[in-house]
Amino acid sequence: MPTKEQDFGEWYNETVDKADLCDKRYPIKGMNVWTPYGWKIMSQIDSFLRREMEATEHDEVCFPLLIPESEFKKEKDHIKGFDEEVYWVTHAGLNPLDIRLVLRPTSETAMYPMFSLWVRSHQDLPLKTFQIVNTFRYETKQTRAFMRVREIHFFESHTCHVDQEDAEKQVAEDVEIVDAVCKELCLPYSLLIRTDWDKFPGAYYTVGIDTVMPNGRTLQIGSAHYYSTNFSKPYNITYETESGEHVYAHQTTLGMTERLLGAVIGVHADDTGLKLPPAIAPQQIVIIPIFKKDNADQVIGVCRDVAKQLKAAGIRVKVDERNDRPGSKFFDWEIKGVPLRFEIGGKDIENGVVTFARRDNGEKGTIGMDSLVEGSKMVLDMISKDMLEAAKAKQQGFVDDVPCMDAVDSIPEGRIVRLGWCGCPECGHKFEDKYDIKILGTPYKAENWVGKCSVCGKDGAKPAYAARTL
RNA sequence: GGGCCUGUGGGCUAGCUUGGUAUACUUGUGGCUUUGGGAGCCAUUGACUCCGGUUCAAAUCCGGACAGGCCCA
Repeated sequence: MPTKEQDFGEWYNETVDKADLCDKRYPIKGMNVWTPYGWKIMSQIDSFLRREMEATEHDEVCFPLLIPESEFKKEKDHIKGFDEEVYWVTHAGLNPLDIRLVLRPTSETAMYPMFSLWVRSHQDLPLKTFQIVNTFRYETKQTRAFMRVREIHFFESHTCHVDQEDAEKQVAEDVEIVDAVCKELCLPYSLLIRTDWDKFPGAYYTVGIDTVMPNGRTLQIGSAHYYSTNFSKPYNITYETESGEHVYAHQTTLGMTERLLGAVIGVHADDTGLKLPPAIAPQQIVIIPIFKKDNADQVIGVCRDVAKQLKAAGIRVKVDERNDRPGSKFFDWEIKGVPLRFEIGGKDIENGVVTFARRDNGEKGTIGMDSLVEGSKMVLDMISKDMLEAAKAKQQGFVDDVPCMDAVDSIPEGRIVRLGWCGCPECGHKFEDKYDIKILGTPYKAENWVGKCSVCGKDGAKPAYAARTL
């Protein structure tokens, strides 16, 4: 098997395969089958999204998969961005449809005709909704499990507001939501306002959420958008103000996908297999009984008892009672990324402890039987914190500064650069073309850095980040 | 959009040039045995992508379809 350092692509595929997260044998490219293990992890991630949505008073909805062509084409930038990659439903049985239907690539054009009916008064605002559904995009590039697929497990929140100020507050709230979710996944990320030529089709501006893969390429794991009235105008989403005027609503969206899982694999896993953050691991602790012929019943009994106590405390735990040797079980669960392993054998029972081994850093130790629950929770918390810190430290090492473009001939593969950018498209394109790299954007949260534009040399430039993307 | 390559048990693979009985490993199943880092032994299930052509005979040669991979715009 190729290592993480040598060949990221191969390594990633093998890791996904060995951990049994999805079955790629389904006969449509880019449409994989979620296996029970993969789906459990994804559902756990979804549960954090739902938790955050509830905390911020978004309501869950579920819109139809099919969108009539007439609605789909109402916003012209949006359609321009997507019409190369939508799936069409053109027939019903043997008869061609009068109005063709698209499989949603995202749900703006499904939801907004309804929002136009739902939003009537300023009292209806803000309208805050979300859904977790599958969307479809005909990817032409090489597909990759969880990262570039044609049927996407998709979270999208859609909101309507009275004005720009309230809508931008929503974007700020979205950023907090992203932060809470990424914390559970132990994922470092950056928030960058995308360039005008790279923003979401139809958006006023887009905040891209990126994380860094071990090969130094960035992966977008989500995006928040302020739409202004770009959609409310063509879809006629208006409300009546207190003074009786009818004005267009300002809208936002936040989108995240199964790429969150792809990012977890890419960022945390190693050459032995997956490393799951405790928050999303289907089993947080796996207990391996280690016994001899004469004490098998006793050891298994203790294991089950330990599991019972942990379960009662809300920890997801499993006793591996398979008729197999311990070493073989260790390998199995390491591939699957279980964050914490307990070994319980005759020696441990004698000493009144369980032996543990951490998946993230391999550390071993013991927890006293008398402090089993507290001890286990403490170790799981430590794993979570350490995984985030380790990932952060690693990602910071990828960034270089490019103070002046004339002094730098090329940007090596696997590096991310910070440049000064006056903000004009000419300089941006010039930079992208020279280095064959993409400007990811300028920081959403202002950085204390003002200087010269790395391209034209003008003063007052802001920092921008550029990278090659996965 | 243009080009190149590949389809053999669940997985990986030999065989294809030169047509004739399909190979190894792994996995699965049953049994014996075993358990502090991938144990061993015995038995056993399981495949030539599809359609057509050439031929006495096709996994092998030819054509097409479908599926997948790679490269270039």
